[in-house]
Amino acid sequence: MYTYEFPHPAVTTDVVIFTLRDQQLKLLLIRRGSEPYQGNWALPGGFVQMQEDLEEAARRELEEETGVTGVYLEQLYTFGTPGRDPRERVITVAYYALIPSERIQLRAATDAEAVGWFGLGELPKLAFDHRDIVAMAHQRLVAKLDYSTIAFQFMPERFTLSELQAVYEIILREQLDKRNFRKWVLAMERIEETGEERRDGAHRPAKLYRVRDPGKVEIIK
Amino acid sequence: MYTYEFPHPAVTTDVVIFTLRDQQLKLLLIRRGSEPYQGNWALPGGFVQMQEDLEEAARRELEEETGVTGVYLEQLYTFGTPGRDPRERVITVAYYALIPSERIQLRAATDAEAVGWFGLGELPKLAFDHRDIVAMAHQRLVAKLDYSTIAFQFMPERFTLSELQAVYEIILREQLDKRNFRKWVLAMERIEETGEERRDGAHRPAKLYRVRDPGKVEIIK
DNA sequence: TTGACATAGTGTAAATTATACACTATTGTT
DNA sequence: AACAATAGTGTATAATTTACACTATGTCAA
Repeated sequence: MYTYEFPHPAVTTDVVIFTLRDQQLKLLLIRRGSEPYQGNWALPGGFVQMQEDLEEAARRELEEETGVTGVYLEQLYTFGTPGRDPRERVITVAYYALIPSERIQLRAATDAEAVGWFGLGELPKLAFDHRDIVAMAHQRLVAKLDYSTIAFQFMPERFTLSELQAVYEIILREQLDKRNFRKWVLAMERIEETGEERRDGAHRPAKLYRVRDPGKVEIIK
Repeated sequence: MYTYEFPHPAVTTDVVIFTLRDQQLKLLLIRRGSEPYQGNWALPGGFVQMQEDLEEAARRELEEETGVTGVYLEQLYTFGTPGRDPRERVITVAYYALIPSERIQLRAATDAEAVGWFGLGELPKLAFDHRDIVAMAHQRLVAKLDYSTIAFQFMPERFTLSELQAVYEIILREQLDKRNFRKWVLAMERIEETGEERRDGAHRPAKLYRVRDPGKVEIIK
């Protein structure tokens, strides 16, 4: 038991985990095995340990649920309205993570809870205020596409320009002009040719590119 | 005494309070009256009460220290590295506030602690990791100047375009072209003429403007 | 009353950036 | 050899941003 002179809230981190799969932006949810909201889907997350940093806690939760490490993770917002958890006052520092499509499903979920990827348009009822957290994360992601290199975090080590364009198109939900997109993305000088090409089908092979400074997300212009 | 099955961190809100004074961007600090960091300057802030929302806590602290209410307040970031407070694990949800120059010093500080306004270039040693918090708030403010109407939050009810330009120049630390600035700021259609003018000195009087939707900060373009 | 001074207010041309738009290149398959 | 499929490329126009200097209108003092 731990005692304090003044009441203390519980602090958790929740992580909105985005990936691109089946030409859709998807996020990872887990089904809750216990009350409250038992049986509901929720964002992976949990209590911050006393000796760990907030981002560290988010990364730990992320790894426990997906086995994925070393991905892009950014603090989103802190949610702390009283009553958002019926048990006790819980303040949640929300993060969002971007996972390259290749790297999902490296490990089955540890906790034997059900885990699933859901398209943003087909989300189930979510526990707590997780719908709000998801909405904010999605909004942030879309906004950052415009003025940062965040989209590169979805890309595998080597990729074609068409694949990169598809990432933007899926997230922005709009078609982009191929020539203008290429001009724009190359002008920022954050990706470079590998010298290799990929041939896959009865058509001209595509040049492969790599991100100059993977891991780093920069503000552009 | 309050007891929990698992250890809980303490949660505080700290507020970076910006204003413009003497042609400088200044922020409000209080001198700590007790350990740790006794005698050091620090951001105003304090523990979140169990029944209040996070922003509510920040507003309460803000009012207790400055008497100012109803100003623009935005969540900045949550700082929670273990050891940032030597007493116990403290997680701080940092906010920043913008106060129109007119409205400062409405009330003396309640707590008999010393209170002072400091220019960003002349900050004293700060307690805890408050220097980092200030740096991030400043960076955010400068960035938001470009793509939001946040600067209007510094303006009094009626102001001249020259005064508005001065606000941008002070925060950005660069001179702006008068004609281009006016074109730009009027084109966003968020301020309007009041029809009045202000005469102050041996020169042509200036038209007075007001913000169309005060309180609201919008993303522009 | 008039001239000096101080700040307010205004427009245009050039450069840069963003947009619209369609055909050629290269490969595998039949 | 023709076809199908995706990769790759340039130019003209529009929109936006930047650079830049003079006129307007008031107060004050001689």
